[in-house]
Amino acid sequence: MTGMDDGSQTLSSSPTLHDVAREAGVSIATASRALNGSARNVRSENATRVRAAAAKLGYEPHLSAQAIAKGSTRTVALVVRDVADPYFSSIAAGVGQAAESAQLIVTMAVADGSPERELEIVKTLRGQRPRVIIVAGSRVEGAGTRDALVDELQEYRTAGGRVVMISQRDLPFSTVAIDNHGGAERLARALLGLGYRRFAVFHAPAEIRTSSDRHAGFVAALRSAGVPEPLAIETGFTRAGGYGAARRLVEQGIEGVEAVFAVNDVMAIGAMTAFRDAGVVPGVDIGVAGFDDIGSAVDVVPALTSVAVPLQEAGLAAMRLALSDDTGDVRLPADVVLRESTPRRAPAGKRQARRPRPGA
Amino acid sequence: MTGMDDGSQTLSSSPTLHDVAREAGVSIATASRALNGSARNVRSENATRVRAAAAKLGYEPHLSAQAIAKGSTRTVALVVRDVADPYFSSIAAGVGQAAESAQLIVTMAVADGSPERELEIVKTLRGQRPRVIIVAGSRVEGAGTRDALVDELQEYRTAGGRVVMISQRDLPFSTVAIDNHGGAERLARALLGLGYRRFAVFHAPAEIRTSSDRHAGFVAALRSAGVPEPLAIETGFTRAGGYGAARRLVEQGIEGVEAVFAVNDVMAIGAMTAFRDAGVVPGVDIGVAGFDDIGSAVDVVPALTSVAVPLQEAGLAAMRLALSDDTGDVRLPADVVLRESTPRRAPAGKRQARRPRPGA
DNA sequence: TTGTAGGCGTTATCAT
DNA sequence: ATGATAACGCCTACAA
Repeated sequence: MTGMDDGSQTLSSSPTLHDVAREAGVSIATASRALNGSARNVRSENATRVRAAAAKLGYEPHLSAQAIAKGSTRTVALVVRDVADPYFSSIAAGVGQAAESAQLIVTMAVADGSPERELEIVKTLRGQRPRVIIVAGSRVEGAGTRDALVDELQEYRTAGGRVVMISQRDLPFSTVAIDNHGGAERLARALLGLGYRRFAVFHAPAEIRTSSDRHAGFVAALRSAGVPEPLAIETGFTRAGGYGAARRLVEQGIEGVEAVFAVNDVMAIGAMTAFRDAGVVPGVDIGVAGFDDIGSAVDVVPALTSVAVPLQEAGLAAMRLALSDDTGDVRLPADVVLRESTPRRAPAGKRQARRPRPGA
Repeated sequence: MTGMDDGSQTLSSSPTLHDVAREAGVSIATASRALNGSARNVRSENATRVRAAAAKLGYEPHLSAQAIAKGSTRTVALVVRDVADPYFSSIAAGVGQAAESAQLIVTMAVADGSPERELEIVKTLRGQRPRVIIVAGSRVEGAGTRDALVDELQEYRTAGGRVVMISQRDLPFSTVAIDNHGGAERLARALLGLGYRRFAVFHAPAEIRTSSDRHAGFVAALRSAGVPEPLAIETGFTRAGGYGAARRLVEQGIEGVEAVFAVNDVMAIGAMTAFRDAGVVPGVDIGVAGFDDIGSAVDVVPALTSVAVPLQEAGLAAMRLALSDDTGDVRLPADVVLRESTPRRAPAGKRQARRPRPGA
């Protein structure tokens, strides 16, 4: 199929439309029309010859050339904080799926937690002239780079691009908002309903809006219920962060706390392992709840109480928003899912009797 | 910063080098040199003015235009089967990291298990004229699309592109190979050493090389040890697949099997949950082992015995291979990690006494 | 040091 | 229906 080289091709370079046209014995314009033809205005005999020539030569149109000739690309740019995190990879999966059915190519950049890096990425991405830029999990709170980011994105938009933020409300762009505050409130109320009163919260640094929103929602619900302020422990927004926070909590004495709320599931899962390693049994000695309801929440023991966020749907919604021309926001629900990691607490009287474990 | 529009820009279009040059009062060539300068041959005063103009206008060079002018891009294309799978997202993280330090942009496509789709993706990708194409977790065994894929990739390579396969030996391209066969053999031997003799294997359809290699390695080691042929159960290469296989196994009677080997961790973890749901306690009633050693292997209870594969390193290695001009393959180790999901089996005499669980 | 002009691979306009 | 030819945005000899 690749054989029978007639020496017409430049060494080490892809065949061009020119080559195809020559091979088919037609003009370059006809070749273009036959391959990509906006209309049916090519004699079918010629069309066939052109297609045959293209196949023989292994021709693929140069997307960059098309982009500059047509003045637009078929690209969507996605920036995430960390691909390896299930939160973002689920979003990415959604975006990818929507992009596929819209015949769009997705280019993906990893911001890795640095706002400077994020800004630089958006600049580079702008050079791609994508149809859409989707920013997921930005950490722009307070940072001086925030305004620069907004500027950059705004210029991109005035140049005709669409920008959609995921889970980053209050920036002047279309956003797919996740009900972080409300979800955390409902979680708090659910835990109160199960009999928990004294909490610790494992949260990330305040610049991460997702974290601070969830934290705030949780605390708000607690306050309006009149229970004691929860103990707040700041740590990384990762599994390791959750593990470390749990360790610290155990070291500084865990007596006062009945349950911990980690602002996302990977943290909660790391925390559960840390507790277990320290001889504190999650779901028995301490309640644990997370947020996101990632897949592995049900595979962990005890199964993790969480707040379900339709992550993949968020990616799909972002693309839908970008492709449609209405500029409204989308708000995604966040529903509490109670599981074994937060069993109903026995009433105070009986609690003492059940607490001590054989080995302790 | 964006204000003070002097009306010079075309509506709904990014500023071009032309605009910058005009704004700075120099020729377009000088502007190009000042911004992207191959040499230091621009009067510093002019250089400053050009940069100022670029900043004022929010200019970003059109990457497609640069690509076509220079004849090369700064893009690496990555194709994976499923981003949401930790196996692939870890690889993607490695690729992304290496790409960042090489100042390369990564575009990512999801093949979603269909060989046809994979082929089509590679074609489209070729149109991007990326410097590198990395294919991870291809399923080309036996399929007729295999030759077409190879053809496509080969044409890309003769056009000057670099192609690297991850975990797909025996295709005529540079490969980052994971020692699937050897790792599975060592796992089998380790389990034999722990006293297990009767196994079930949960594996994916044979076209998935990763699965069949692991399966084959496991069986080979068993055979040369003279233990009974394991029960093979075919299922999906996903968590759901593992869950389903475990269910089926329980239904058809689990008595004969002492341990199951699932060809990857997500399957193993799904299987553990299914066993638990059916009242069969993993690590007590049945041993469970996986492959990959994904992060959550240690967060699950009992912690999962697995074979550690340096996934992120695989992504890095692939980029290294692509960027260097030596064409050799890289072989990554796969080391057994024994954990609580496969405890040492008590000798036959005592086994009976320990087996029955209180509740059973 | 700077500007002019030609070219990169396509598409699109305009004659033919 | 087809073929010149002028863009598209940028880079880079070559000339000044």
